[in-house]
Amino acid sequence: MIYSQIEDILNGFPTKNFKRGEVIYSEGEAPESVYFINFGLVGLFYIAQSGKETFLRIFDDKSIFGHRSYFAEENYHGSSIALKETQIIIVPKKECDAICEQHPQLLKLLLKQVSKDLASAELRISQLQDKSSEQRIAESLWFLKLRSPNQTWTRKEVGEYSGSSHESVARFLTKAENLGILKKEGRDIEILDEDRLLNFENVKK
Amino acid sequence: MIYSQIEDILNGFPTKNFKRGEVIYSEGEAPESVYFINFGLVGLFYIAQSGKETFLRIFDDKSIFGHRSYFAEENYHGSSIALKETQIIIVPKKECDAICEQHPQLLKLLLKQVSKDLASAELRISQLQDKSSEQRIAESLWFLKLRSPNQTWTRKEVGEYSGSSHESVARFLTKAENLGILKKEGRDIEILDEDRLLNFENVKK
DNA sequence: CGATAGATTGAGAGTTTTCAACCGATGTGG
DNA sequence: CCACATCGGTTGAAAACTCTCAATCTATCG
Repeated sequence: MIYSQIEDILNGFPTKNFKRGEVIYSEGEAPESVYFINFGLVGLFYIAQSGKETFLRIFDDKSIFGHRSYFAEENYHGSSIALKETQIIIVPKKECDAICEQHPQLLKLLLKQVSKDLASAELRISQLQDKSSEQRIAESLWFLKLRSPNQTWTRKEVGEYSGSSHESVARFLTKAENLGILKKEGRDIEILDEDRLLNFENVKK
Repeated sequence: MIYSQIEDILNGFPTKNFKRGEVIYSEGEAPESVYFINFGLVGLFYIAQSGKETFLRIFDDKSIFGHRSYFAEENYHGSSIALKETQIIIVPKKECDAICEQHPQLLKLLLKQVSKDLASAELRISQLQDKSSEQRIAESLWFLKLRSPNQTWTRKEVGEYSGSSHESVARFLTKAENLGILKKEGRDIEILDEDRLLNFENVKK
């Protein structure tokens, strides 16, 4: 089974639109549905007790989200928020059960997706201890730009993805621009030298 | 489907024993099998470029492991190492495919497991930024002791699980013992006051 | 009993955050 | 259309946290 088939299955389901900043579901809620993105961009965030936010995952066009909580049978562990104009198909639990029943291959596809996400998350745990803040910021910039090249990511979002403060991101951008690695364009950035960006630690000097 | 049924399915498969410290599989290898623990304890570790190790996951009696890479169709992203005398059933890929085919409920069980692990990993990402090293050590001690009460966890292992140095763990243990929160018993520890351990930040003074 | 791995403790170093002030752009309501 | 509020960005300086390094000690095992 491939992802485009999911679109066919869900064809005709009602859609809902969200503007940037609108919350699709909130941490702690019980999952009542699974979501499919027709177009747009959604971020999954966790807000810790101290108020510190972590940017956990990105979902873009033709992605499923909300399925982790659904299959784990847990409440949402984070909140999903539209990062730009986004159209979503909301698939209620009951329909979702039925679709999974009819398409056993779908379970395998989702298991593959979640398994990959687990590896990514665990590698991030390691990098938080292993890599410098600047290296993590460099890699996060590259990753976020790759995932959504036309998105103007804020310093705050990059910080929450990389595990650093938005001030550290600003400082890094200034430094990297002076080195000719990237170019600030208003609030957006353009990466000029991907190799030097990703090998920033060796370039620093 | 419940976990004990898996044992029945695998009944009769050949077993293999590992001593503490023995490697079951190594990072980077292609998954050729999935593993089931008859008895024992296994840790999944990732060693970063710098040599820093991260303790990612624990598997104990009657657990499946190695399945993440198998379903993600990726090479192992970490190495699994026996933490004490452990007996494992090695289920080759082919058999595993067949079993999944015959027991579609197994896929759902594994999807549930991996989904829960993903939430745990993502919460750990958040805590690395949100909580102090001492709080993380306290929670890791509690978690590891809960998962395997009779295991004598080394400071190094606790450090690699909590994301701190083994020296920080040793300092924490001394401090917590002086406060009567736990008791060092040779290399092992006994938790005396779980509540104060888990609310260490408020107790500190 | 000696060798080795694990544990402890102190001191110093370095990284990154926090706090604060300020700037600039954007957007809204009067 | 302007004034003002707000959000995002930048930069500096100080503070805090945790690690690293090093020396020493202790337990465990062959």
